[in-house]
Amino acid sequence: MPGAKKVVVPNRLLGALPRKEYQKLLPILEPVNLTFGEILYESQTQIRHVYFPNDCFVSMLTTVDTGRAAEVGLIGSEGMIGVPMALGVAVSPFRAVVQGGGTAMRLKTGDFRRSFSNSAALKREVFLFTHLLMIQIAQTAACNRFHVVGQRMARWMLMTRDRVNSNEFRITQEFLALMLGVRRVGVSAAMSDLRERNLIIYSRGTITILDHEGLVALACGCYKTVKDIYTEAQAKNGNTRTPGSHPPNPM
Amino acid sequence: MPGAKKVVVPNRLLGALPRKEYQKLLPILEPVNLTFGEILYESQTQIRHVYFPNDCFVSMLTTVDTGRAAEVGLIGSEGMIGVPMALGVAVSPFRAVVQGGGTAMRLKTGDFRRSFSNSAALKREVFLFTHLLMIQIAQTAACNRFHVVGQRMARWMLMTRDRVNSNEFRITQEFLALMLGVRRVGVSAAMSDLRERNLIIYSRGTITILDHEGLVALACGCYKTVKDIYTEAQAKNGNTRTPGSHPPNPM
DNA sequence: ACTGTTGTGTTCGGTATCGCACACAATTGC
DNA sequence: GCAATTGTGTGCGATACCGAACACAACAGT
Repeated sequence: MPGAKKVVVPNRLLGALPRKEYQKLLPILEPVNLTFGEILYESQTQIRHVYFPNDCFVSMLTTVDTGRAAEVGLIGSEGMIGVPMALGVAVSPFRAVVQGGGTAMRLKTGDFRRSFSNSAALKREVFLFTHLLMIQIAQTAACNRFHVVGQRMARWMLMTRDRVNSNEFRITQEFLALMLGVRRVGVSAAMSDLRERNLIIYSRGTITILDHEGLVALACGCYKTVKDIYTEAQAKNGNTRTPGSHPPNPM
Repeated sequence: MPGAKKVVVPNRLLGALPRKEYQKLLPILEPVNLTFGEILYESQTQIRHVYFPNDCFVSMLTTVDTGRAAEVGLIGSEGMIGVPMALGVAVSPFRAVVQGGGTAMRLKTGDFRRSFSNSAALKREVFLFTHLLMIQIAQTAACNRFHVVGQRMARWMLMTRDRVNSNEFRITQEFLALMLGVRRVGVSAAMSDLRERNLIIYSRGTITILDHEGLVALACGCYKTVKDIYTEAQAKNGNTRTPGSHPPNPM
């Protein structure tokens, strides 16, 4: 294939597709830059694009009557934003907010619908991810019930670390409090606790994880539970069909 | 159609199928009796049957590290137990416990797989329900975060009422506490509060809702939010294709 | 009638989180 | 260099829920 462009496919859901299937998507995939704070979907509104994050990640939020919201899911390069489209629904039940800026590929809903119904491989990948997302949401429900702020915050940091693939990322205490559905003071206290234990350092919106193991030990088991399920599912799946088609998988 | 048996189809998911599609399922659908406390799936185990409840309902539970569990979803005749099968996964991530005894129809996983891939209508119904279940789970996550025991308990009673289609049902405080992930004393206090307000009466495992409106007013908005989404989705869906094929829809 | 089991009510001290408010430090914009 | 904005730390009283324990009432089995 002379002159074929070398294409990087950091999104691991797309990366798990057979080469041919991916080639068919390429012409209609639109690379976009997503910036922190950008709202991809407002709750109860029409989905216009589905997004496949490369190096960004997105929070899914559910709102309650009082107007307060809490994060129910965190999606990075392992998945897709717009899962309802796979289930035949074009309205997002969640708000989708860009948590970490970066690049993504997106498809118009119409294009996605067509490609989806024509590609068994894409269906398989998207359905598998839908299943995993459902598990993550359910675990969050139980986690919210049983675990204290410190544990949940540690879990959040670890999940984020996995998705940005780096021990350093940006998030303010204020914003993190919104995600966890607690007061900022709660986050503030929990964070300085982690700092005192030498697990992290932070300053004005930048967090650096110093001791990954230690953080895992302090976080609730929900982190490991979900991560293990993701890892196992993706090992069974991607690896056999597309050896070496994407970078080593940290999740 | 002389001699055609009059078939009652209380499960509304099956009831929303075109007559022809339903007829094809009939020979392989096995009617079963589910009794209170019966465990349909243990978490992380193989799914052997998918269940379509008629007049029973089932709790989906997620466990955390400490061994404690909380309900993340409640499924009655509007849905199906075994949603992961629709996503290509034959392992249940949740424990499924029969909450209210009654009858259901079930399919062996193999039969379901075949019927599912051959019936666009069945796919449509099951995917729509999957979407709704995901919303319910996410709302539960937020609800667990923001609302107090009393509100969540009222929500649970209302959801149960909708599924048993009756103002009276059986549940002990002990069991309800397990579902909500709180101590029994919490449930006890919240219940006697409801009794004092003349919203319910109860005695040794039997609860009767006296004032539905009043209970809705006291429950958190999560109840109405989810119910409205279910109602709307099913109105758009079932009604147009199968007028009068099932009893008036209370949800 | 008696006994064991099950379902419900109540109390106690301890803790996590709430809301609200104020102080201060680091950064940005002019 | 100064002012405004943003991010973080701290204190306070109130409340919801925790774990544990005990008391009692309704029911079931013998």
